Amino acid sequence: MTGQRHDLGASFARLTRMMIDAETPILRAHEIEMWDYTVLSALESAAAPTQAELAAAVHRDKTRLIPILDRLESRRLLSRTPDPTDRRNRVVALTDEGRAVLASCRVDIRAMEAEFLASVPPAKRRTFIEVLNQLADLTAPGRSQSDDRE
Amino acid sequence: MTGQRHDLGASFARLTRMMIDAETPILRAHEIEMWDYTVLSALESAAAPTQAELAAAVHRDKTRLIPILDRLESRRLLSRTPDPTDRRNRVVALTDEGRAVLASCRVDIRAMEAEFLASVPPAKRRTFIEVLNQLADLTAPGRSQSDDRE
DNA sequence: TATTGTTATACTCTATAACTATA
DNA sequence: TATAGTTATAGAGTATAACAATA
Repeated sequence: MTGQRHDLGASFARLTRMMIDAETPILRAHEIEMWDYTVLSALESAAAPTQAELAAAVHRDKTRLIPILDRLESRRLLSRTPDPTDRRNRVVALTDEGRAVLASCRVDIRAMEAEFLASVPPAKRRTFIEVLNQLADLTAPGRSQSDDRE
Repeated sequence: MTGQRHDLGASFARLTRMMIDAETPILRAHEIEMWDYTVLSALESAAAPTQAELAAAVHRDKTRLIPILDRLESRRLLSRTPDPTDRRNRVVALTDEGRAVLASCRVDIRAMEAEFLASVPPAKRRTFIEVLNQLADLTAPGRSQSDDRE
C-alpha cells in the first residue's frame, strides 16, 4: 500500500461519474436512457425468468423497475411473457430490435472507452481491465453469495 | 479491446457500490457519515478558501453542503472562519480533532482495501492502482479544466 | 397462506429560487 | 449591481405498504 493516493471508493466514484457523463449523450443519440441501457444489458446473455430477479441484477427494487419495463416494452425492445409453468411470473427477454439497439449503443460506448483509455500504455491497459473485471465479479458472478439485500 | 467483458461504466458503478457498502460500517464506527468523510478528505491537503469551491470539489452544490458543514463544525471537526480579505467568504479548514478522526478512518479503510485487493497478485495490483489514479485524475487534478458544471 | 407483479401513499432527497451580508 | 452564504419552496426520486392474480 504505497502510492495509493486516493481511496479506492473515491476513485471508483469519480470514474463512475465520468463514464455516466460520457455515456449519457451517446445513449440519448440512440433515444434511450441510462437505466434502459442497464436493463437491456442485463438481458443480453439470457432472458430474466422473473422481474424480481432482473430487478436484483440491476440493483433496483421490483417497484422501480416497472416503469422502465413499461417503456421498453412499449417500444418493442423487450417482451414480457407469462411463464406457463407459473403464471405469476413474467419472463423478460430482449426482442430482435432490442438486441439491435443494444448492439449499436455498445459500439459507440466501446469507441468512447477506447478513447478514454488511449493515454494508458497497452500492457498496463490490459492488466487494468483484467483486474477491474476480476474485482467487479468478486461478489456478483452469478449472484451466488448473499447479494440479495436491496 | 479484446477481453473487455463489461462496460467500464458498469464495472466502476459496481465497484463503487461495493466500496460504499464496505465503508459505511467503518465510518459508522467512527460516528461519521459518508459525506462527512468525503468533505473531511477534501480538506486534508489544504483548507478550502470558499464553501462554493469545496462544494465543487466534492461534487455537491453549495446548498446541499451546508447541513454537512453545520454538523461537522458543531462537532469541532472543522472550522469556518471569515476571510479577512473578503468577509463574504468563509474558509473551511480541518481542526486537529477533524484531522485525527480522518486519520483513524483512513487506517481502517486502508485495511479494508488491502483485504479487498488481497486476491490480486502484487504486480498487477500496483499497475491497477497506478492506472486507476491516473484515470481518476484525468479531468480533475486541480480542477484546472472545465469541471465546473454542477 | 405465500408470492409475483402492480399500484398508491408517504417520505427523502434534490434543484431552484428568494433572502441577507458583504463587496 | 454582483457574489458568498443561507434559508425556503417546489419538484423528482425512493421506500413502504396495500392490492389483485396465481400458486
